Amino acid sequence: MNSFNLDAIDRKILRILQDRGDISHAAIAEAVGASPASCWRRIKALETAGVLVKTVSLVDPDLVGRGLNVFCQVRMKSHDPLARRNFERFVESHEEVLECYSMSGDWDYLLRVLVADVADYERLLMRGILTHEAVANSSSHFALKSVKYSTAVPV
Amino acid sequence: MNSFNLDAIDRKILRILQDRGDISHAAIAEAVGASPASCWRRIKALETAGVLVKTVSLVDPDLVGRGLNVFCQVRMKSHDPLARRNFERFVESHEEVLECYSMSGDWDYLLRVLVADVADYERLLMRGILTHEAVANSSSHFALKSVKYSTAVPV
DNA sequence: TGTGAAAATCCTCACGT
DNA sequence: ACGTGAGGATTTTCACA
Repeated sequence: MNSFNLDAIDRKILRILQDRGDISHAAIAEAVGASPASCWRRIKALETAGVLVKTVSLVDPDLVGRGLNVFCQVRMKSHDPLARRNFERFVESHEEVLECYSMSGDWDYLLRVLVADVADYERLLMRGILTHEAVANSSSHFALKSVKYSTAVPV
Repeated sequence: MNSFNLDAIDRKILRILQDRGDISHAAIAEAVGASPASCWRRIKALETAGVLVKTVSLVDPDLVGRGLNVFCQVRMKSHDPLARRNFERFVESHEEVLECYSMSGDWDYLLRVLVADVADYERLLMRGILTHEAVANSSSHFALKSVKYSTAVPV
């Protein structure tokens, strides 16, 4: 059990912060019914514990011409740890790959890739993923629409 | 073409803001080589245009006991728009479902669900997704590890 | 943990270029 | 459209109760 011990107020704070990262401690204090100083101390503790990782601004992909979500299932040639690390570094270095999970089941990895259009994706697939030495094959699935996208972990 | 027209400085600003949403305009100004006022005007324009959606704090799922990512492919009974909307409302109202995409191919929807453990997921699946009137069947895939998770849209 | 206050920072805008 | 400058509000931060 290496999870931070949250009480009710911590949870409230996290819920608020996950919805709006830019908000004054005073406003949080009022919302959770505590003093600003108390909130400040709690937030600082949550930060140093690593519960609060960072605060980021969210950009609308469509409005910057990155409207296409593609999910790519990848199967590796071997399960050799070196090859895996190699592939994971590849993933890490490509900003189009927003998410990557090591999976159970038929496929080794699942990637969420965000690109401008199909041609854009084709480029990444042919010149990146499929040509990677550790990759055996892959299967791509295109999102027609993003129904929901949330960054808020339930607490 | 309904995408915002970004110049080089806008892109720099977005890159910075997507990495750190809490940062002063002055610091941004210095980083991009412009005046704070100019940055402020640009950011405001990006906000009103909807490019900058919101700023949020990110929480480490593991540290709050929500360490299990599950991907759930869902097939609908019919493609009746009403049933779809109904299901999408269901998705929207469940905070464990962080992402949901309408998909091309064999499955109608792909969901990313964040839960505490398998038992937790079983509950959602049996008492939520599978029992939903619009859902025909589903297939679940478990993430063994989160290799990469980024919220930054490439700009 | 809460109150209070001090100091620093930051946002915001008017003006001139 | 950009930069300078400055007012004023807001916020962080901490000492003390």
